[in-house]
Order: sequence, then C-alpha cells, then structure tokens
Amino acid sequence: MNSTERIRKFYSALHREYGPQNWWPAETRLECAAGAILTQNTSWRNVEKAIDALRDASMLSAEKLKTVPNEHLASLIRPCGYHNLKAARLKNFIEFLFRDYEGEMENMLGEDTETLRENLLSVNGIGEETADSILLYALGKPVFVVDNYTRRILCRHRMIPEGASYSSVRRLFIESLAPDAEVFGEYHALIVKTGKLHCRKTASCEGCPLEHDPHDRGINSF
DNA sequence: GACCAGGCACATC
DNA sequence: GATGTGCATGGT
Repeated sequence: MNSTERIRKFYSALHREYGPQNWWPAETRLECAAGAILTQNTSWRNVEKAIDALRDASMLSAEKLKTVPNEHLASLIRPCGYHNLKAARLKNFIEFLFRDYEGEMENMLGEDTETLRENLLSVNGIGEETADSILLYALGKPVFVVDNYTRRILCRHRMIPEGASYSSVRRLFIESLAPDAEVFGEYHALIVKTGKLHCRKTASCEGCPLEHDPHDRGINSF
C-alpha cells in the first residue's frame, strides 16, 4: 500500500472510530482566527478560558481588538499562556486585517489562496500552522493543517521520516485527497482527537485505531 | 514537581 | 539549513 492509499485509509479508520468532530468551535471567522493564534503550543481548554474572557469583555470584534490597549488584552487572555506574546500577535493580525482587508475577514475570501497564505505568513506571529488553520477553518479554503500530532502519528506509523518538513507533510495530504475543506477540517480534527488519546509525547500508540501496516517499507516508502 | 499542550521568532553556528 | 532558547498558564 502506498502513502496515498494509507492517508485515505487512515481517514476512514479515524472517521469510523470517532465520527465527525465539527471543527472549528467558533462563532465567527474572526473568533476562529483569534483562536488559531491563542492555541499556539497551548491546550484548547486554556484557550477557551481566554476566548470566553474576550467574549465577556465584548472584545471579539476587529474594531475592539484594534483599539484595546496591549496590556488589557494580555490580561484578558492570560489563561492561555504566553499572554504578552499572543496579545502582540493578535494585534499584528488585526493591524494586517485593517491594512489590507478593511478590517473584514470576508474580504479575504476573494483572494487567491496561495497569495493569501503568503500574506498571512508575513504577519509576525503567524507561522505555517496558524496560517493554514485560518485558511481552512476561518475561510473554508481546502488546505491541510499540519501540527505536532500529525507529524508524531505519521512518524510512528512510519509514513514520514523524523524531522520531515511542514511543507512535505502538508503536500502528502493535499495530494492524496480531493480538495475538500470539509474533509481536510475533519481529518485534522480527527488527528488531534486520536493524538490526544493515543499519541502524546510519552504515550505509546496503544489503542490507536490506525493499524500499523506490516508490509510498509518504512521511511523509504515516503 | 515534572511533563505536556491544536507554535513562532530570533540568535547563533 | 539545522539547532537552541524564550515565551507562560493550567491540567494530569
């Protein structure tokens, strides 16, 4: 079985095991983008506290985020960690949103996806995963989000070599599947789901619904 | 108390 | 290009 077939088979197995995950849990495109920044290297549970605090403070709008002082913003998002850093990153994104898209996420929709991705990556604080999360979950673009779980799981199943680049893993998914944002979104969510349950740093893959392929040729098959 | 979580930028070699 | 480090809170 080649990599493409395994990528497809993995999706079937995960979807069969866990069902639809219905990501991303956000009410607006902006809230989704903010969540993508806040969740950097942080558990979603803590991000929820920060998002709730922003919502309680009526701060989940581009205009409010634009004018709120950094210190106040940082204090609101404190529960999700790196609050000073993430406050600055949120501000950078909002500044970019107003500079290039008149403060409206909807204005990003007409942009060519690759161009938009490059633009997002030019914002200090938005890396590849955050950019792809925004493209996929906030804007519905058919791109794949590669996170640590994705690498770890694929690595443990010998589908990618250790240290594989973000772009190579992303390409593997995009070239193996039809360009369907719905499926890409579910797939990434399912990977996080099974990652949390069976593929943490110190956990073995015990109970993982993804069977190891006894005939795979290891990292050379990638 | 150690380890981990839906990363990223920057310095250094 | 690869590798190391700072950023920080809260759950297990």
